Amino acid sequence: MRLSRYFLPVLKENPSEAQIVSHRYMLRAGMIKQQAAGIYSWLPLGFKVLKRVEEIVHQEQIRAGHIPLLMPTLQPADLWRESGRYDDYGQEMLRIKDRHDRDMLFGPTNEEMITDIFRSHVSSYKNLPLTLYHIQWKFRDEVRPRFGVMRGREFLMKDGYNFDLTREDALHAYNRHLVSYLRTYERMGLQAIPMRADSGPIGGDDTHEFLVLAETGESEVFYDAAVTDIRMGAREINYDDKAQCQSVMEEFTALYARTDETHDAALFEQVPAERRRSARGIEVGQIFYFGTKYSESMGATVVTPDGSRVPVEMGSHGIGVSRLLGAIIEANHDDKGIIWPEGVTPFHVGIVNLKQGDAGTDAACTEIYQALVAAGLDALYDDRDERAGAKFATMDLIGLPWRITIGPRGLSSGVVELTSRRTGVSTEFTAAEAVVKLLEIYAAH
RNA sequence: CGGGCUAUGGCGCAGCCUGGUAGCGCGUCCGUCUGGGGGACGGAAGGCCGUGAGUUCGAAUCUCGCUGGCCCGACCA
Repeated sequence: MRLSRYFLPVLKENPSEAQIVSHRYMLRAGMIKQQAAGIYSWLPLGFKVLKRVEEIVHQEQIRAGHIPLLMPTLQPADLWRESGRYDDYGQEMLRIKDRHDRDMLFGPTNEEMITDIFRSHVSSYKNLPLTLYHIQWKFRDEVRPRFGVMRGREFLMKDGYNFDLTREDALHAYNRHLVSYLRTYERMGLQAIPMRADSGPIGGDDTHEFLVLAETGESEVFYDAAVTDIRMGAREINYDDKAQCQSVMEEFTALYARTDETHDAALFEQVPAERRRSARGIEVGQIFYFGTKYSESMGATVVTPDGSRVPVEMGSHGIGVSRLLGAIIEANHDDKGIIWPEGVTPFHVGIVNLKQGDAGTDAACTEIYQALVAAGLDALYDDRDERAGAKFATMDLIGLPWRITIGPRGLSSGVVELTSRRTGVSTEFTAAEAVVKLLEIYAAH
């Protein structure tokens, strides 16, 4: 993409409405525009990152054996009356009437609807286990939306639901989700720590929240510092292997890590004093095992091998997709702007033409731009008639992890510069070498 | 939902207290010079001062209502 033909409305100054760094940078980098309290348009750059994050979530869910579908944003109230939550959910649920005066709602979550789909089409244990998920916009009418996409009213969320015959199988589904979520966050350059949590309005027996440590986090968290040393890394996972999933789950949840809702001061005291930490965290996902809470109230049953009929075992699992963009920025920025991890960056590399209008540099830039595109890399070529400083400032702000800088000085000796946004380190390469180098970097992502 | 603050050109702000017909920086557009970290000079466009009512000869400015937005708290993926 040539920047002169793109739509990137960057702001030089901080909008007064934005208080935290991710919100400020998303507005300044032209990623989002607020349309109402807690409701945003996703401008091209923001939309690109949102799609990359969404794609990683899809890939890791499918890898874990979970099946995508898509349910509507608007739901009939009757389903929620069946589960009893129409009255329980409170004013956070946006209630709407259609032209026939029927009660509708903009879904804050989908347990009822997925249970309805399940009971309509599944009646035998032979169809189990089954895990269905979708990535869809949700609406929760928060009293006080704030912090940009971190706490909007409308938000994009991946929510998944597992259906199993036995408690043991359902707990395996729980573990599968825990493992797949850890992989998902790591691919986005985030460390999200599973913490024992409170089940809230979903209800259930077992639940973990995934928290990214950040000063601007809304939750207070307490943990053993040793949990921050554990990584999924490149280990191979067989999602059908119950013992392996169980052991990964245990590895990541054995040490003390809790939010203030479930914090137990006495237990925390048992963590060696030098490893005790309290901090703030951003919640980017939560998994629940809740057994037969919905299947009983809504009549989702299956026939067992011995011919009896039992309510199905369930769990639900969510990742805050749009919120993740805020969390990624909170965890990856400096005073000049965003620093995208390679896995989610809107463009793989930015090209800065230092002397726009100079025949030699223009030609060199066009050539390397075309070479990058031909190599399958997504490049943003800043071909505006701006001075070098303005171009650097824009590139730093929008946070592309790699920048190729091309000017007459380097070209006179046949080189361009490749610069890391994160380290600031520049290395000189020939144009062809720079393309190869970038292909190597992105081969891992 | 309680408490506080705020609304002036695309963005950030001044003007309001002490009413007299709106200004600054950035951005945008045109031109010239410039060309390795938001450059210089010259020119230009862009605002019924959130909205409704009231006070007044006259309201961005004073009064009241309404609606946005922000902060603290309670709530929350």
